Amino acid sequence: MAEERRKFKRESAQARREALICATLELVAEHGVRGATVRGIAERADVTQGLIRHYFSSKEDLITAAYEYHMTHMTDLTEAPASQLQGTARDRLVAFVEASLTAPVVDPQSIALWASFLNKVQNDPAMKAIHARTYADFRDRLEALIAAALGEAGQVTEAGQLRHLAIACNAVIDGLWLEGGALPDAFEPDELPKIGLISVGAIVGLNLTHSS
Amino acid sequence: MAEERRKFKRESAQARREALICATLELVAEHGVRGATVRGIAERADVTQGLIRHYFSSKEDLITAAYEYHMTHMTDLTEAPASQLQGTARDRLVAFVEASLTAPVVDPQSIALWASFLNKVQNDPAMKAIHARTYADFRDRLEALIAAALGEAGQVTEAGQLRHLAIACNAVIDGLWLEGGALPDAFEPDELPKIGLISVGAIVGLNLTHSS
DNA sequence: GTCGTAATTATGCAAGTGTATAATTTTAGC
DNA sequence: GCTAAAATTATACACTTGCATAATTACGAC
Repeated sequence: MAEERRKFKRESAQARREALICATLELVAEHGVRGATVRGIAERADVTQGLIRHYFSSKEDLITAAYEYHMTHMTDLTEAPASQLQGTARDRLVAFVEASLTAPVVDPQSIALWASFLNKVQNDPAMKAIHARTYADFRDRLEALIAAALGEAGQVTEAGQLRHLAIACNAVIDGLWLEGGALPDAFEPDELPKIGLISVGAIVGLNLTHSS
Repeated sequence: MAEERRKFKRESAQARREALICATLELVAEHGVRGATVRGIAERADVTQGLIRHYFSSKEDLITAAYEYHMTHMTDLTEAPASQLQGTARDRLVAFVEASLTAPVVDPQSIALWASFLNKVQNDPAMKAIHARTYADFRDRLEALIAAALGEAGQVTEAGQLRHLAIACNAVIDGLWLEGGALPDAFEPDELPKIGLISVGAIVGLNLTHSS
């Protein structure tokens, strides 16, 4: 008879933390770090604001945790396809470029997050460290793949030249990633990876478009 | 005898507007749009906060004005070098790429501004219009330069192919611009334009590095 | 069942926010 | 010099912000 409706449900610490982090990322992407208010995050996660303080010592702490969570997620997304592949180095390079220029890596929210976090990344040393590590990791993997693919084709490339190639290829990928996420309707679904492969191929001097 | 120190000085409307806009851009670059508070802007411009309302109907109005000011400024910086040049189309393409990848276009504050404004650009229609116009303008100029340079070399390129080349070159330039501004210490002074010219050249199929 | 503890909510507070309006001060025109 | 209008400052207000603390609620251990 009595309406015994529960007022809330207890969740595991891990689930709650993740829910709060995801709500945070959504709001940061939409309104920037300062626009992601504690109350807004709580509402998005279907929770009252006080709970945030129970899982994170401050908003700063929550933001940092969310940033780390997101960066780790992105790294995983670009790492998996190329490393799981058993084919030639060229195939792995192709897979790496394609993964970097397709959903879910290419995604409006990711670009928005990147932009929203930039300020904080440049000021906060803790965030700067996370960023530098992730960025260097990405470029090193790209450079290694380029070196392997070139070696496979019988070409030897000196270190300085290799660095330039990696910087240039990284730049094309970044630029295409950016444009694809910032202007989602400006490109056909497979246009981005196609342009990416042609461009990276042109820069390093390999044809990456035909099937091997 | 009497200390007749003036409490403030009247400035021309144009000078005050520009001072307020510059202060706004500085703070937006440092702390994001929401972090650029009315009081902070006023202080940076050596003025009390009430004055802002005298020149701009709201903070929103000031932000929009600042964005338009900045975008116009950036367009001017990339437009001037290539259009003033009397040489071949290839020379103008080279000048365009170089100008886009050198200071003052490559500049930490510009990247920070780009990132800070992204949210607002994607939500606010007025800002979106300003952005779309500027972006299309940049890419059209690049595409025209590529077409002219290729034509000069005796190559005819179909429209679709030309579009892809422009997108790809735009992406390298954007990517390099971004990395140069986000990690100012990671590159030698002339490393960025050098890589840019090699990459754009490789993509379109022209050697842009030797002097013509 | 009941009970204690931890999760969750509820409430409150001081500081910062944009904006509105009134009070001053400068400066140009006569 | 005087004066009036415009530029600038000064003050106030309602609202949002992050954070702290107290009051509830759920749920496993016994």
